[in-house]
Amino acid sequence: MKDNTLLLIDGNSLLFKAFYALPLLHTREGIYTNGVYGFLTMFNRVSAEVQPSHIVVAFDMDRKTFRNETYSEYKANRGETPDELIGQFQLLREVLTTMNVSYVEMQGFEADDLIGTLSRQAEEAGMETIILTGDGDALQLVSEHTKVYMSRKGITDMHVYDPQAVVEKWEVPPEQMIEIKALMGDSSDNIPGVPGVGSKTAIKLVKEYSSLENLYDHIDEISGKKLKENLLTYQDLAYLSRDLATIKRDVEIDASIDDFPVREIQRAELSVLYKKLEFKGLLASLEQSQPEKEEPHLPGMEEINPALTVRELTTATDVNEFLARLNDKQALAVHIETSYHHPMWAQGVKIYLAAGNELVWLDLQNSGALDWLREMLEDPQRPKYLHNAKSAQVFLLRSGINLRGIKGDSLLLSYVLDPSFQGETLIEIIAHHHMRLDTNALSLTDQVALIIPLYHKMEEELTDELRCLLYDMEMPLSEILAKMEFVGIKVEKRVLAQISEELATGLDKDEDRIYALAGVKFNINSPKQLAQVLFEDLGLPGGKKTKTGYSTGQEVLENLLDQHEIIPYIIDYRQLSKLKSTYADALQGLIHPETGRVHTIFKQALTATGRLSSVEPNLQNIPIRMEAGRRIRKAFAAGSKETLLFTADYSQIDLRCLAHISSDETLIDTFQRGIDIHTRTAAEIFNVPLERVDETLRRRAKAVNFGIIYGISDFGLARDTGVSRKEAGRYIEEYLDSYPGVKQYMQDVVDYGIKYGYVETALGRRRYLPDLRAKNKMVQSFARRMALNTPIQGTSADIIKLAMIKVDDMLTHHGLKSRLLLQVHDELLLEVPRSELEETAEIVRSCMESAYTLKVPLIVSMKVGTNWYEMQSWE
DNA sequence: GCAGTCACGC
DNA sequence: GACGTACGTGACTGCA
Repeated sequence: MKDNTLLLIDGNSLLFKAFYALPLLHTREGIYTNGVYGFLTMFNRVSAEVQPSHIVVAFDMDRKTFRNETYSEYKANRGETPDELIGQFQLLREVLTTMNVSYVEMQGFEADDLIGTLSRQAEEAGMETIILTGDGDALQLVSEHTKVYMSRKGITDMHVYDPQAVVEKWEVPPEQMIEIKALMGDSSDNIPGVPGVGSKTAIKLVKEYSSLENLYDHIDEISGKKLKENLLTYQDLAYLSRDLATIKRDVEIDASIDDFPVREIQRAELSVLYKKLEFKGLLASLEQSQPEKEEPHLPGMEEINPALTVRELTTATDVNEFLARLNDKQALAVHIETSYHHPMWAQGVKIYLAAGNELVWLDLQNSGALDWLREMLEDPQRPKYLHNAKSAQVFLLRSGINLRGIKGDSLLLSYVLDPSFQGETLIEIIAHHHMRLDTNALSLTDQVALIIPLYHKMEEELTDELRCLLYDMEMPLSEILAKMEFVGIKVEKRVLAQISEELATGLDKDEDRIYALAGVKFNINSPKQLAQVLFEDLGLPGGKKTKTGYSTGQEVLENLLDQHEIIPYIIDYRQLSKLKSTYADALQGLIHPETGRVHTIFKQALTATGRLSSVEPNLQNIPIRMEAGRRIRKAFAAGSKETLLFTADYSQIDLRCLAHISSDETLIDTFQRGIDIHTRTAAEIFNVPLERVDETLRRRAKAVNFGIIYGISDFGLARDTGVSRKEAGRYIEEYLDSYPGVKQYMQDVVDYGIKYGYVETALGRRRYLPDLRAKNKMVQSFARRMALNTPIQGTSADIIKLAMIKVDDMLTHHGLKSRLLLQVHDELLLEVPRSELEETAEIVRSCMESAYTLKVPLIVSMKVGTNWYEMQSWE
């Protein structure tokens, strides 16, 4: 702690800020907490950073605003200050009392005036002062010894303003902030200002004239007629505004800084309060912050399961003896510890088995260990519970062991309960389901012993629908994905190396031209350096964007195409560079030496919508649109001369799902009659006959359809189509008028989401969207788009998952060697012996088209080829 | 290590 | 008047 630093907090503005920045949260008991939570987060962060010796929080909840209303009256008159916020003032006082932080409720003058007066006292006493606030008023107090911490957006982006920072941001010294405030008529606070004067104009005027007095002395110099008129008409208001906005620094107060030393927090009481308010994170950091004190006791494993024994099995006899003692149907938790997260590349470390009070493990360095367990692992009658069974399954397949009898997977269970939960490790899931354990003290063996109890605990939360989703979809799929990962796909290193060389040649040429045209050598891969060259050295007009400086993204570059001949080379360089590093080069390193194939991991418990994702490598984003990139696909080949690659993709599956979910008659009619959906949409929204729809109209309509599916806004649509935002908004309106079923769906799904807190797919997969109830408009509208999009994307994800299960099942039952290799959202890729081509194609088509019955037909188109580049249509 | 930027897929 | 806008993965830079 520093011995002379004063932390002054504007309680009102900070609570307001937090309240509006965070989604409206309440505890199970119905206590609203988001404002208090945000306040404390900011408070803790700043006080940890500045380590003050004195703290004061100032409130003025019942002060009169300039409109001569108290907040309560203001609320009653305008309804703008919600009850949920008002209640949190009292709550915050309670928290501060428990924290032993002094707060002062102002009577007769404003909280700002206390802050002003105390900061003056502090300056005179030679103390450093830190003001923490949610609005900009206090910036006028910034000086050599006084800094302001202000949250700019949300509660995480805290900025420090010292005199220099104020000048950088506002272009005037701190003491002139007040003149800007006096002039600004359009700001949302309680200070009136001059109507028609926005922040830019105000700053410009103050930069030029410094003060109101000087401005009005030179009022004739103002060129804008309307501006001058307003300034003159509202001259009195400007001066009044300045008085109102000026923080008084000499009010009479009964207290002095010495009355507010930092005192010891009442930890026990605060901890109780945090628990009641469900502040888990704050509670954790409170408990962490006092290591020397006795830790609040969380039970470890020894108390949960005191009878648990842990031992190593070192011989086949040990193993047999252990297994023999189990009941016939006794479930086992199984966990394989590996040296690396990728099951195809990892070495085994240990395998753990837990049953009842016994936990045993075997050292996998011992090459015989897995053989001793083979029979048990492959026994479908022996129920097994795992966390991420797929990973264990792939690992075991490398030893020729086919893991069977998987009864439960805690990772998948957790995912169907709540796909938004971002946690893949067992320990994260245990902690998330707060089993009231000291998760820091859980060893890996403890975790394995917890798999079955955890599983049963989570299982209680399943609804019937989610249970089906887990046991009839995700778990069977997991086994199929395991096979797909294990099989991998053949990638020809030679082809990639060849492409890489060609790309390198192209890059060299581009590089030479770029350096020559720029006149300097620089790192073209560095957006920062590139921006320097383009917008400063070459003086090209810089489109703005990005936090760190000029944007050099593709869109910006394309707009500069006719401005300088260097641009096309940079665009080309970017493209080639991406292809070379991400695909041609990186992919080579992922070819497995033992198989000559790449083995992706399909993440089955990651996306919010139910889609899969693919990593190491990501095989769901191999280039296809641009020819240069598409050539990468030449390296993906069938595994042998006797086999071919075969793809089958759903046509417009997302829009078909939309037709189904919304029951929109026009949409259903379009698909039932097999009309091109984008053309039909164009005809509908542009009001032309089908045969008059040209390419441009169709392309725009396609973007609209795309936008509907992805739930983008008019802004996003405008960006994608190149029309104005207003125009894009009109397209959306026209669309909704043309497809009233869709419009109805949109209302219904959002209402449903608000009512129940989640939305769901046709198969009952849920996504929780608490932000639908957020007060913050932007947060809320984001959640609305999720609500619209998730049932559509999620249903199509569900359908292709069902199709994969059917396809795999049918291939097995027909004794075919054809096998699934990849899934790319709406496409399946298989490796097929030439001799099985016709049979497989028929199976794949029928399985996919009948995977799930919608109100519209599902259509699949198929292709075949020797590699993923040269694919011919099949039938 | 981490955030920011950019670019690839559906 | 600005905000900052589907779902993902990954390479790279530049800063700590």
